Amino acid sequence: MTNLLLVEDDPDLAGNIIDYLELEELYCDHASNGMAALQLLQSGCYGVVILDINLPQLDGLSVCQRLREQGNDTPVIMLTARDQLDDKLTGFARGADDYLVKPFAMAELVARVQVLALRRSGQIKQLSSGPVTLNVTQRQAFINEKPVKLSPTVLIILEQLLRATPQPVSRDSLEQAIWGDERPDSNSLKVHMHHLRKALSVQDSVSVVSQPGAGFRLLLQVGEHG
Amino acid sequence: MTNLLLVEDDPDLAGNIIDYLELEELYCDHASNGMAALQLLQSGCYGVVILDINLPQLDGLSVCQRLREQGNDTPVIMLTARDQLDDKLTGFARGADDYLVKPFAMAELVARVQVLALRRSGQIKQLSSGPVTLNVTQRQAFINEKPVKLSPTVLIILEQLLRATPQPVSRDSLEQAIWGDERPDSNSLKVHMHHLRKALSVQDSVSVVSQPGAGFRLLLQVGEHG
DNA sequence: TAGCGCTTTAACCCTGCTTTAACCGCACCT
DNA sequence: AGGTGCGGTTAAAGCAGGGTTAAAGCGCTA
Repeated sequence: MTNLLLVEDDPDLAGNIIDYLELEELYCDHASNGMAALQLLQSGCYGVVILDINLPQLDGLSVCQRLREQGNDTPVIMLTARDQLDDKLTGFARGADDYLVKPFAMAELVARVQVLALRRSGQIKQLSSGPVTLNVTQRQAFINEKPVKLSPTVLIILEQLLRATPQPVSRDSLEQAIWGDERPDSNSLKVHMHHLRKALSVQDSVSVVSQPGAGFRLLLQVGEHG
Repeated sequence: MTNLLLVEDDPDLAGNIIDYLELEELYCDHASNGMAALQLLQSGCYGVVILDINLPQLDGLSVCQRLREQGNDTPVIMLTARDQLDDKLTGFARGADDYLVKPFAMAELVARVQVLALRRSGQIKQLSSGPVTLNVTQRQAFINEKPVKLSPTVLIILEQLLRATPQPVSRDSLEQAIWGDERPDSNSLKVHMHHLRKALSVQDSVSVVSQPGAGFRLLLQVGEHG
């Protein structure tokens, strides 16, 4: 799956990075200027962006800033030869998640990319929020340490909600997670959501709320802790 | 709020870091050995862990690894004097989210801590002006820290106004933001604007004023009276 | 092949958002 | 003074979307 975007105008370095990423079975799209990068990022479907700062047309700092202004929080790792503290702070201030100074070891870039990519959809096999926990590999949910039987689809929904919490998950990404691109045309999602709510209703400190315009999110009632 | 944990056995460095974090209004708990750190982390209520590698009893790499094995995905930033590539890769392999080589600039540590802390708690995309704040991702507005229910359309208007403040926003760009190019032919915008004004009227230091020819803008009153 | 559980479909309700339309009042112009 | 345009207000109609429920389809296993 190609959910990386590399933005780098130096063809040699770009080629290098692409080759190295491929060895790690990471595949990426490539943009060689800032405007093109922003264009590609509009789709919002990249997991991580590797962003050079020196770019023609629109520099990396501006690309990152505009991205954030648009409400896009795709993780960004900035690449640059500038190693002064101020440069780094500027990068972070514009919304970067990581900052790597050239020349860098390819292995380190890959490690950092993987950290950013995995944290969202990750390697952790136990997710929890309040009294609800989910063992991702066993596909088994627990409420108050007691196992609860949930259907596969409902488990997918719960997993998405737990990963995002306390952020909401859009209807669209839920449907994407369940059916990919072959979505049913009925209100199936509503029904599954209803099943999840019913399962969660056996206790009262966690619930699913719908946020008009944003989707659904887990709500942890006060008086509890994760 | 103290949701940082600093794990560092050198008392001088620890004191330094704690002092510097306090200047940035970040407050942290402190552990001086690995076992104590793991103990504290059991509670699972830390937002970020700053973890030295060289520690008595249980080194930082092991602390991080055990944390992950327990299914705890609290962001970890590792500190160490070891700057070889292999050391870094080991750190990431054990589950670190970031890796900072000593000596480092305090400002960079703070920047990286903030990135890790904010990304998780979803505070990144907040706009605010006076007593009004808007969590963009959760589509949730607050007045004086109290949540206020606003309709999706009104939220869009508020977002535009907050982004532009103190500049005005033209009618046209508001309509663009709400409906794109398929705009209703009635005075719908006026009505939504009215709803927003009514919502803002519960307090009196922020209001929406119309700027002839320019559109609307948020107005922040200064002072209580006179 | 019968039964079971999961998923999908369809029909329905209801809340509250969005739109519509009509009205008010003010400023400006003729 | 009266007309016109613009912004603001209000109430009501229409509708979309979320939530619920029951039943039909489907695949699996016993």
